[in-house]
Amino acid sequence: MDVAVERPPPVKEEKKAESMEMRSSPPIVFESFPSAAQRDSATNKDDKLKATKAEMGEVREENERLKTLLSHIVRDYQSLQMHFHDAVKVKQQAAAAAVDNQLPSAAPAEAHVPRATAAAADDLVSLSLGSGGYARRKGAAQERTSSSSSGTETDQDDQLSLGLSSRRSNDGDDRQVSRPSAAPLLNLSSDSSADDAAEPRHHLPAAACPPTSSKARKSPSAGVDGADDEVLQQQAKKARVSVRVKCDTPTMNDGCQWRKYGQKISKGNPCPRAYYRCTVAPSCPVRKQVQRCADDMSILITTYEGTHSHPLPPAAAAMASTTSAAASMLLAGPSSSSHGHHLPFASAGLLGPTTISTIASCPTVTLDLTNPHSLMQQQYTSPYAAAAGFDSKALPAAWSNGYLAPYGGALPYYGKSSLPAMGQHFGLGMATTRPDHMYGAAHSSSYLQRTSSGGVHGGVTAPAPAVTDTIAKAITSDPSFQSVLAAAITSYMGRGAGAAAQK
DNA sequence: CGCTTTTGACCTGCGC
DNA sequence: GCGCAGGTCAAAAGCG
Repeated sequence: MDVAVERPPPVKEEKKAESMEMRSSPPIVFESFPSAAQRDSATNKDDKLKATKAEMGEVREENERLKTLLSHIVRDYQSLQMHFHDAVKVKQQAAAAAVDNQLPSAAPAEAHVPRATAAAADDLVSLSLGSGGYARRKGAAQERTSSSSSGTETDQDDQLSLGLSSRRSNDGDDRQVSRPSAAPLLNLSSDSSADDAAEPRHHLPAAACPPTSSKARKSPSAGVDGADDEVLQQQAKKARVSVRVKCDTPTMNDGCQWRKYGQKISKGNPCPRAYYRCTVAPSCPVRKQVQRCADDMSILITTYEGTHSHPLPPAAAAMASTTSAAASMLLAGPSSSSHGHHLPFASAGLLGPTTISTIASCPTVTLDLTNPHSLMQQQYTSPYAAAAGFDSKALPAAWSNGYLAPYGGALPYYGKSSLPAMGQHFGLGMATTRPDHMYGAAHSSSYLQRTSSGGVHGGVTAPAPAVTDTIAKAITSDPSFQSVLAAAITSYMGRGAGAAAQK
């Protein structure tokens, strides 16, 4: 956002350094030349005073600037909220009109979500942005009416809530569903990040920490919970999130540490499929499959399975939220989707190339990032998108190392100190456009940020018109934003897909 | 020396 | 029950 962009930290640091220099120099002078120092002591004090006053003035000015900016942001946010609400309504109506024509019957695998899920718009997962407390989900209660599952479902809801708020809540309560306006709404991967290690997650989906290895499956379940665990594990094992990106490298850097444990030639694809296991923690059940697309070798398909059972590196937190969501949808799905489930964003065209696959009763959410500009072209043309090229190595940059590196914590961190900034980003960036831009923005940021990922490239430097410029600035200036947004999108997809897969 | 990758064998699930 | 395909294991090789 502008705050981050316009403020020139380096300059300020220089100023600070200068003042420090001023303050620190006298003693040196004093020791070397006592008499001269005595003479200058008075003037030094005056200088210090002046410097301090000047500094205060600057701070005051900056404060005013920030205030103005904040008011703009608030206005923008409110505008965005209204736009978003309207847009969702419109899309819902449009989707409802298409219900009868596009029943999800025998929907082919990899069917595009907008098609498959457009039918149902009643189950809306709203994206709560900022402090407005915008109603998060419209159909949550309805979904649960048919639910016979455990409380995990509500917890899943919690996890999937996305809020970008500038407000803070001291409420340590985990239940965020009931208070969508609470600040730390962005809890996409609370199940998979820092608090994972803290306590065993019985409330979480199978996916929480399910040993998905065959060994674990084979081992006789001990205790009463054995059967349940087994079921959960099986479910978790089926939970998959697939990401399609154009990538020249053998695998995309998602922030996690992986070890290859197998490779197979799968039918219908000359390219071998590689199997990786998360090695961040020895017992981590998360695995991923990497395979090149048969049709387009430049496309890398990475399928994630399971949820990390350990604290994650910040860079991997976003990805964890995705796998977590995929896992959670398995539990949420059977009980909530007998009548079909939907991806509101997808059906509303917000997610564009989101796809759902139900191959072999294995719900797979596919995030297609190979053609991310479609929506952007519809909404607006971003020179950044063009500059970025949306090309290879453009793995969801949110997952690459470095973006989140500056942030010391795992994902829950986003719900705290970094949220205000994100809320501002959102408010400013989104308010100037239509909500539909979310997808495009997310993508543009993803592909933009790759340019600075891994320290290989520099930042985005291309000039841009006001709106896109602002958005790009906002996104590129806050690395956490885009990773969070990517995670949010995929999480929502996972949520919807889980239900849709049951159709 | 420890970790990762490779690769053939084995296991499992599913369809016929 | 059989065959196929996907997934996993584990020993050997490679690498830093």
